[in-house]
Amino acid sequence: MTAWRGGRCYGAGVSASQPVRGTRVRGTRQAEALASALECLAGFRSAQDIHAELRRRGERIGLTTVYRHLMVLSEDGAVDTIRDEDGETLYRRCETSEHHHHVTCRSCGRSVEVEGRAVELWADRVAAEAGFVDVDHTVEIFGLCPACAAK
Amino acid sequence: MTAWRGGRCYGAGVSASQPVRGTRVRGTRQAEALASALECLAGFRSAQDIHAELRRRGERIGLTTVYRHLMVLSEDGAVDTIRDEDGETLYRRCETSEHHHHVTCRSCGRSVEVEGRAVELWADRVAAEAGFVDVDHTVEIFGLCPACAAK
DNA sequence: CCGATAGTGAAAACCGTTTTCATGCTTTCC
DNA sequence: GGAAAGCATGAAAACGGTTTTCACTATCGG
Ligand SMILES: [Mn+2]
Ligand SMILES: [Mn+2]
Ligand SMILES: [Zn+2]
Ligand SMILES: [Zn+2]
Repeated sequence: MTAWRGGRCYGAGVSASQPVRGTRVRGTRQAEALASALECLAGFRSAQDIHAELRRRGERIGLTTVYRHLMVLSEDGAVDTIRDEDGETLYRRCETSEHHHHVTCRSCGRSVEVEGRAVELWADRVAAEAGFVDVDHTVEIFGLCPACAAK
Repeated sequence: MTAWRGGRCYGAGVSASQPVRGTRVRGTRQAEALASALECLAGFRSAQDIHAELRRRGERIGLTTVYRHLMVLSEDGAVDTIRDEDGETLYRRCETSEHHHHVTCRSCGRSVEVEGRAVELWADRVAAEAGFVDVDHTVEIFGLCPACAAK
């Protein structure tokens, strides 16, 4: 698969997936470098981790730009985000467009995407019983992956 | 029910639920005021909200103290904590000692405690299938409560 | 090339939370 | 009662991840 390219405008008021009429999208060195890094990294990583990784590779890119692209990619569903126990946001390339959750390693960040009709049904039922509407849920599973558990 | 009293030492190395031999627990005006506020507040609130509420009631208490007590209370299982979408920690008096989750109103913070054998089993199964050990999970459901939905 | 303008990034602001530390309060011991 | 011991308090400062600012740069249609 070719590296991700293109993107969207950063300007205010732009929220549709299509660029606003009269605007253009520019491919930049930085966007491509980030996409390529996300392609390689196995698990969930913080923005600062990813930035450090890019620098390690010799890329010239600012932390602000990493944050900006990650924000857009996650809005577009191209990367998943979770919050670790310290409240730090972690990012990882998303592998499916279906609704899903993760089993993530606390130690190395490695993550497996899982789908589960059972939880979805449970969440909807429980919320309905409480009389709540416009319902939404977060489900994250953390543990030690086989590799980290072996240590 | 009488207001919560007692507590635990703040010193390092104290983690048991029983006070360390030779130390005593002090009931302070501030601890009591916080307990009483938690008793009244219906839903999940931020530490700053709770502090503001206490000040509104005329209590003289510092924000640091509110944070300190909430931290201890949550470690002891007397209050539940969740993270809102901005990553801010919200607190609420816990009503049960059983493992449980919440259906929480995005708008007013009102929350219902729910237990669900189904999710617990699902989480354990999914993690085991991925070969993860020492597993743990977070499950939170958000929506609009009946009152807020009516508006 | 040029001009319009989206993208970049160093530095500063933001903001919830934690740490510091001097000053209270209780409790304990005499 | 008095004094010493040490937990509790809270204003102020530090912390750290993230966002904002804004002057500058790079891209690309024409
Ligand atoms: Mn789900
Ligand atoms: Mn559970
Ligand atoms: Zn691992
Ligand atoms: Zn509500």
